[in-house]
Amino acid sequence: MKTKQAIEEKKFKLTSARKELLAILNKAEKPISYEDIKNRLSMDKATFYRNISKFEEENIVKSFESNDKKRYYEVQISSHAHFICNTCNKIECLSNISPIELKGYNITDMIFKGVCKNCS
Amino acid sequence: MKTKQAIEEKKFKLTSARKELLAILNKAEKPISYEDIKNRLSMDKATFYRNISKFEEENIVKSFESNDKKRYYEVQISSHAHFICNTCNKIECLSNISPIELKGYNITDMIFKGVCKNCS
DNA sequence: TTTTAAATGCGACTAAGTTGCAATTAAGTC
DNA sequence: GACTTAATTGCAACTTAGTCGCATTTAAAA
Ligand SMILES: [Mn+2]
Ligand SMILES: [Mn+2]
Ligand SMILES: [Zn+2]
Ligand SMILES: [Zn+2]
Repeated sequence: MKTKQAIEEKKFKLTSARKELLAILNKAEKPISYEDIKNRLSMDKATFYRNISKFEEENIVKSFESNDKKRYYEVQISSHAHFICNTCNKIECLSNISPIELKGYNITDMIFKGVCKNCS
Repeated sequence: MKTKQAIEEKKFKLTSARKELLAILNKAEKPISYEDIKNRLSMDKATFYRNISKFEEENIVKSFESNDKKRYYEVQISSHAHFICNTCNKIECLSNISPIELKGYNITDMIFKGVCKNCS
């Protein structure tokens, strides 16, 4: 677990805000935005953003921007692609897609957009 | 050309602001943001966004959000994938990538992220 | 228990994009 | 070419996700 490793290497202090945030991130089954969880958070908005950035620096979390101008975060366990619905903005994790090979590029993320089952 | 068609179908008036914007879009070789071209534009910010949205409704233009919280626009000629560098935020058009097939999904756009040649 | 750098909450701020409204203009009709 | 009118425009005010400075608090090492 990356988290434990980062703490052991003294990359950051394990505060109650960070425990709370890590718990939420670990339970989540898809990427989440601040908006998605703000009601469940006891920490301030600034604290959320500072911590999630910290987690990202330590490679505990990955993120991307969606269609709705919001940033979505998820724990970095297995690398996988994402699908974003252009109609309802729903985000799905795609586990079974093998990474594209493209000479001269080091591709780390793939995002597919289109229309989801519900919306078509 | 979609533009001509849209005008002939009287979907919109061909104002000088729209001529200017279409000229810039047609010359561009990669997706552009408002920021990228604002110095070259004689129209107001609001006019830019209203017109580019109109073009998108009429399927003359396509857009996506990048890493930098900005929306990027390009004329919709041939459908192709894009690469976004996570380090320098540069956007490249990828012409030679065949669209992914995924059952249950209607995928219209593909975005790859990673590190570009310059940055790696 | 004491120390101290790291982390927090709060309020003010930034920046991309949106909106209401009064003034302007494209384009159809004569 | 002048007349008419709905579409378009510029401007200023607004919205909203995210950032920042600073005084206060806290994790964790000594
Ligand atoms: Mn995922
Ligand atoms: Mn392109
Ligand atoms: Zn959908
Ligand atoms: Zn780069």
